[in-house]
Amino acid sequence: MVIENPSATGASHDDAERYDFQAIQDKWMPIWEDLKPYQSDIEGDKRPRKYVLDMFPYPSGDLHMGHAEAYALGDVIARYWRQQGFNVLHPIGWDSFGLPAENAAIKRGLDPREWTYDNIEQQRTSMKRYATSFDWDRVLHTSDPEYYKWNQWLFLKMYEKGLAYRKASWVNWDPVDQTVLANEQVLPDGTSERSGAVVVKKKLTQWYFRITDYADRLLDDLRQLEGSWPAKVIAMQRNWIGRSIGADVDFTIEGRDEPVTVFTTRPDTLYGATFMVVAPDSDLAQDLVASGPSDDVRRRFATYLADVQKSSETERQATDRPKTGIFLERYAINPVNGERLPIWAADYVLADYGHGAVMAVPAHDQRDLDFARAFDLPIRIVVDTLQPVTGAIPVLQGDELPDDWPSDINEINPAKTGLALAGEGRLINSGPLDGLSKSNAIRKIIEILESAGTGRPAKNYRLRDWLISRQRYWGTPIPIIHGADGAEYPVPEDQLPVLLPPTEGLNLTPKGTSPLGGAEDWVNVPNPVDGSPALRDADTMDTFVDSSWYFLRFLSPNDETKAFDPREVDKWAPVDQYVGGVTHAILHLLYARFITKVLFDLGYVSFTEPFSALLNQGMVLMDGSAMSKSKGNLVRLSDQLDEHGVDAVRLTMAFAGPPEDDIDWADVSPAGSAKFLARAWRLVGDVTSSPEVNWRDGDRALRRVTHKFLAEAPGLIESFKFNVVVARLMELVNAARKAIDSGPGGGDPAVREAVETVALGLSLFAPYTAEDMWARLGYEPSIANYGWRGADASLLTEETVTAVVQVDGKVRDRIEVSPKIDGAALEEAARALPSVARSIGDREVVTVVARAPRLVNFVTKPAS
RNA sequence: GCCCCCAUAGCCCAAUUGGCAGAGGCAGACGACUUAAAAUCGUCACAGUGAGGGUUCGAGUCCCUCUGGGGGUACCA
Repeated sequence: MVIENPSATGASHDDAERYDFQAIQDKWMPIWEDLKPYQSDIEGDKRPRKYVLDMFPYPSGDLHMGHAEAYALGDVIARYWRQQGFNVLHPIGWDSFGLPAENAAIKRGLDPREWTYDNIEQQRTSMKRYATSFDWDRVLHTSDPEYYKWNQWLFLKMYEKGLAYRKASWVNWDPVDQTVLANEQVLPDGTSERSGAVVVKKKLTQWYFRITDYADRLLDDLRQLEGSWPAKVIAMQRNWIGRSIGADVDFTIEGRDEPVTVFTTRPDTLYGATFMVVAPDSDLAQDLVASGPSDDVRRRFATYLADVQKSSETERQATDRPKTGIFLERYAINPVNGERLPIWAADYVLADYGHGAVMAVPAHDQRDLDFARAFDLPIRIVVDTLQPVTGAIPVLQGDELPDDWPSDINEINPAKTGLALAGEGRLINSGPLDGLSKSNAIRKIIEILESAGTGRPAKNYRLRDWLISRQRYWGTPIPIIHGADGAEYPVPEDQLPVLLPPTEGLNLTPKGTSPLGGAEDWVNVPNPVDGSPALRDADTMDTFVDSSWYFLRFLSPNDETKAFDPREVDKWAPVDQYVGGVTHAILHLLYARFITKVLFDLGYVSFTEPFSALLNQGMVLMDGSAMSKSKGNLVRLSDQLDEHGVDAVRLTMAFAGPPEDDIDWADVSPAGSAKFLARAWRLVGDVTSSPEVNWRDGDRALRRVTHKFLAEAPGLIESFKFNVVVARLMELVNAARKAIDSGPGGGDPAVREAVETVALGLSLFAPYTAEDMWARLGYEPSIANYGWRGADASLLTEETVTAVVQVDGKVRDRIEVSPKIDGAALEEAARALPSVARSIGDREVVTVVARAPRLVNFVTKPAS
C-alpha cells in the first residue's frame, strides 16, 4: 500500500518510486499475452535452435512450490538462450492420464475428465501468472484422444516388432489401487509408490514391453551422457539395469531329459559346488517335483510354496531372515567332475532372475553358506583367499602366487567362521584350474565348458521387462482385440484411436479387473479379420508410456496424420536441455531412453538418446523435510506469490543455492529477494541520461563492474550457477547505487549502462521487474527479445593488480603491480620490500616461486 | 552389505579449478533520515574450511584413513 504523505511536496514522485509488484504484474501480463515473445515456429527464422524442455506436470490441483522451483530454473535457461540469439523451443503440456484423477473422480463422483481439465486450467492460469516463457501454441495433454491415439500407434509398432507381448507371470499387485505395478513403482520397502499399500504377488497375464532387449544399449549409451547428465542419475541408471557378467552352465539332471542351466558370476568356483537350488515358485521347481520325489516331499514342497507365496515382498527381502528350503530328492550332475549334487528348493533363489536356479558354492557365496550351514550340507573351499592380496596384487597379474603365501585354510574355514570367502585368491581342489587366479580361472573354465558344450559366457540384468498394462480406466486403451479363437488381433491403424468409453454406467471402483470390461458396447467388437464376435483388451497403458515420447509430440503437436513430423524432429530433436526432478532419475528417463532407441531402430528418429543434457533441480523443503499437509509444514505457492510477488519467488528459487540442492524454505528469504528487486527497480528512477548517451563517456570504475558482469554471467548460467549470477547482479546494483549516491551521479552514462545491464540480467530471473525497468529506461517491450551485450575486453583488464608476497608460504606483504609484470620484475619488486627482508632475516633464499602477476613466494632455509 | 554424493561464519551459500578463505544474501549490532515508526541509506562484527595424516614452495581444492549427514541399490547367484 502506498501511504500518502500530504506534507510532502513530491508525493507523486514518491508514488512512482514505490516498487509495487502487483501493479507491475498486472501491467505486463496482458501485454505479453498479446506480444507472444516466446513463439518458436516463426516462418523463416534463421537463428540457431535450442530445445529446452521442462518435465511436464501431472495436473493434481494447483501448482506447488516444487513446480515453482522447476519452472523458474527451466525458464532461466530458456530465457538465457533466447537472449543469446537462439530460436528457443520451450513447450509445456500435461501428463494428464493417471490414477489420482481416477481416484479423485471416484471419491467425488465426477468424470475424471472434468477433474483433470479443471486442474489443467488452473495450472495454466498459474503458469501464466508465474511468467513462464512457454510457447503456448504447442500445448498438449496426454489424455486427449489426439495424443493417446499415438500411444496406441506406438504400441502397435512395438507389437509388430515383438517388443510388446503378453505373458503370465507373478506380478506386483497393489491391493489398495487394485492394479498391477511395474517393478519401478514398488519402493524398496515393498510398498506401492502411489498408494503406500504393501504390494503382494499375484500371477496374472499382462502386457510387457521388452526393455531387457535394450539393456546393453541402455547401459552402454550412458557413457555418451557423462558430463551432460548428473553423475548421480547415470549411476542410478547403471545400478538399476544391474548387468552381471558370468557364465551359463548346464547341469544334467538324473531322470530328466533336459538339463538345467544356471547362471553364475563365479564359474571359477564350479568345483566347489556342493548342491543346487531352484526357486520354489519357478516352473522348473514344479517340473522337478512332478516326477521323481516321494509323495511326502511333494506334500512338503506344496506347503512350502504356499508359505513362500503368502509372504509379502517386505518379508522376503529381509536379508537377515533365516534360510528355508526343501530337498527335492532329485540330483544334478556337475559337468566338470560328474559329482551328484542334491537339488533343493529355497526362496532365496528368485524365479525371474537368471534361470531360476543356482549352483550353490557355500565356501564362496554367503547365501549358499548360510543355507549349507542351516541344512548341514558339505562345504568345499576351492579358492585359497588367505592373506588378502595387498600391494601389487600378484594374483591379478598372473597365475603365480608369492612363495610365502600362507595356506592354513582352517583359520578361515567358512564352515567354522560362517563367512564365505568372496575375495581374490588361488584356485585349489579344482583339477585343471588349480593354481590359477580368480580372473584367469574364470577365463579358463569358460573355455573348458564351451569346448565341452556344457557352458558359455552369459550376461544377466537386474532390469526386468516393463509391465505396461493397468486395470484402470483413466489411461490409453490397449489397441488389441481378443478373438474367440484366443488369438490377438491388433486394431488396424486406420481405426485408431480406440477411444475410451464414456464413464456413464461404468463402475470405476477398483475391483481387480479393468472398468473398461464393463462397457458392453465398447468391449464387444467384431473380429477385425473375419467379423466374428471378439472382445477388446480392456486394460489401459501405464502412463509412463505417455511420457516416454511426449518431447517428440511437442514438435508438431497438432499433426493429425502422424505421431511427430520427421522434418520438425530433424530441426529440433534431441532435447538440448531437459530440466526436472531427480524423482524421475530411473523410471521416466529410462523409459524415454528406451522408446527413443526403439524409434531409432524403426527408422523414425536419427538419434539414440532423447535428452542431450539434464539438470535435476532439488526439492523444496520446509523445516528440513518434504512439505505435506499431514506434517503441517506446507507452504502454499499462491500465498508466497501474493505476499512477495512472482519475481521475488522466482529469484529466491534461483538464488537459494546450486539448483540441484534442496531448498529449505525456512532458510531463504523471499522478502530479501523482494527488497533486492525493489532496490534494482528504483535505480531506474535515478538514471537521468537518455538512451542515446555514449556509454564510453561513462565512469570507468562502474563500467568495469558492468563489463565484468557481462563477461562472467554467460559462463555462470551455462554451468547452472544461477545463485552466483544473482549475487553478481546484487554487486552490480550495489555499485550502481553507490555511483549514483556518492560517485559521478545518476546522469553519468555508465550509470545508465549499468542499470540497463541489471535489467537484462534480471530478465532471466525476474521478468516482470526487468520488463518494467526496460520500459522506464525508454525501450519498447519485450526485453526478452533484446540480445545480451558483449563485454568490452579493454575494460576487463585492471590497471593494477594486487600481488601477494609470501615467505615460506606465509603472506608477508602485498604490492600493486601492472598485470603485465613478468616473474623477474615481480621478484625484484618484492625483494625490495622491507617486510620481506625482515621475514627472510638471515635465512638463505633457496627458491623463488613467481606466478606473475598474482604471487611471489620466497622459500628459505636456515643460513648455513 | 555394496555403490555414489556432501561437510566453508549463527543460517543459506561463493572462492578464477593448487595461489590473499569471502562475492552475495538472511538473521544480528550500530548509525543516518523521521516527532515516532515503517521504508530507505550507510557502517560493523563473526569462520581458518568435520577430524587426523600425506603430497607440494603453497591445500577449502589433490591422495589416504576416520566421523557425521544424504541418496541409490540389495537374498540378483
